[in-house]
Amino acid sequence: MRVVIARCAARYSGRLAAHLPLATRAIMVKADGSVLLHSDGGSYKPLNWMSPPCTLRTAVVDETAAERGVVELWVVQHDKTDDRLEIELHEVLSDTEHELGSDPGLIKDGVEAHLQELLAEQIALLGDGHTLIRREYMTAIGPVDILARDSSGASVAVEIKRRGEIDGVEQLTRYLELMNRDPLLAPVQGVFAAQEIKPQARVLAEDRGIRCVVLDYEAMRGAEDPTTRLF
Amino acid sequence: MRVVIARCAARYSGRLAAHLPLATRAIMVKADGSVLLHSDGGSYKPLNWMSPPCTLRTAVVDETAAERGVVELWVVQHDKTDDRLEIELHEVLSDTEHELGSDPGLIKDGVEAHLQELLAEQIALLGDGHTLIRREYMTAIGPVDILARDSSGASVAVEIKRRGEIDGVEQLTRYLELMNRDPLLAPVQGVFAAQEIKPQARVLAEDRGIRCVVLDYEAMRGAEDPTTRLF
DNA sequence: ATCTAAATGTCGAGC
DNA sequence: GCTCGACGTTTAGAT
Repeated sequence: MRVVIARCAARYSGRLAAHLPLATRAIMVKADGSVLLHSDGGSYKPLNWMSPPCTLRTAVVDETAAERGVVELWVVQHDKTDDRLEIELHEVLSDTEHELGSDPGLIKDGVEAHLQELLAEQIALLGDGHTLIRREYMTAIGPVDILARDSSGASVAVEIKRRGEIDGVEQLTRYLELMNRDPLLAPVQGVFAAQEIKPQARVLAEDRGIRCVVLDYEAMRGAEDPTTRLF
Repeated sequence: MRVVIARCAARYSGRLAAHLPLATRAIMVKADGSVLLHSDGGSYKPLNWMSPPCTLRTAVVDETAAERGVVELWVVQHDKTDDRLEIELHEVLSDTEHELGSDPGLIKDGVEAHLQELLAEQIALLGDGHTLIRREYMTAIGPVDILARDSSGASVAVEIKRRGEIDGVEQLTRYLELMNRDPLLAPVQGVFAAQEIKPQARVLAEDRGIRCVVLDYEAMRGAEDPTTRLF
């Protein structure tokens, strides 16, 4: 990995056309050729970048550019698309290179799809007398997270989200519309289950006769069958 | 901005629990306290990070950690949530700091909402005899991108996207449902216009009687009224 | 502050 | 390879 600190300007063209005025920034050139231009604040997203696969070459600085103070011109061209990033270096303050080697990558310890597993185990959270039919019940337009039966024997389709927003309600609505055409299943009651349900999503859901259930992840994990726990 | 190259391991807990095994990485500490852990490949997204506002402090390395080879322990705690990133430094290969100053930020030259402007000018792309009523036609649930009239005088509501996906069809469906309740507008025909329309979105749209129109941005830009062009 | 839609989204799974 | 949904989404815009 090469890290360059430089006063620079940049221009990007591809899916969008954009430019960066002259300022001092950190330029990261990764082993796979990808380039990141970072400012000294904001988020983890660079101001501008080029994703791999791409190729960095240093181009000739023409006279008019040299007059503007450009000492080096980098052209980063994507190998498969016409995305292109041009960086004009006006002053290189630091230029270092390090051998990093490969990275094992991030390991996610707590996946939130775990919610589905927990709710399947604790299906009575939907109401007394509920029984699980199956998880990932397949329909023509995709799997329904949980299909259950209520105490009266009626079908219940559950969509689970960490954060319940409108698109989740739309997704469940499509499933319900389809499932309610199936005489073996209909009538199917919809349940929108999430750790947190946004007000507008709740209004939309309830307007469509979909029941909202807020899940308490910590409580569900506490109640989990201890024999299945990893530690 | 501080850039540290180090053999390190990390642990994140917050909205998710995750960890990074020991490897050599680039650690970027920005002026606002945010921290980025980058590997030597991949995309612009760090392996792990902490967004501002947050505070970095170096904690005491306890005995068992020291035995594992930890020479420094960084704890980055988010100021408003309980998100926390812990970085164990096992070997610091480089540690540099640079004054970058503030950044003017990225300037986007070609905004794709430009498509709306172009289609408003070239409304006949929807079909012969179409006329523009107005752009950003306001409804109770939000603005419809374009409201037009077809050759027979019937209302046409157009939703414009760069890439047409299912959520765009849902959005237009909500508008149409509302507008068709207005006797002054009804019946309103829906048009889903995008540079690219995903197959599933097309199926859903056409199933709902919404017409799909693929926009050729380059051709539209070429046909643009030259007097309004900037260069 | 809250909510919604867009993003040069990125990423990973399933097909 | 493409498509689709999730994301510690992030981010910008509007209410």
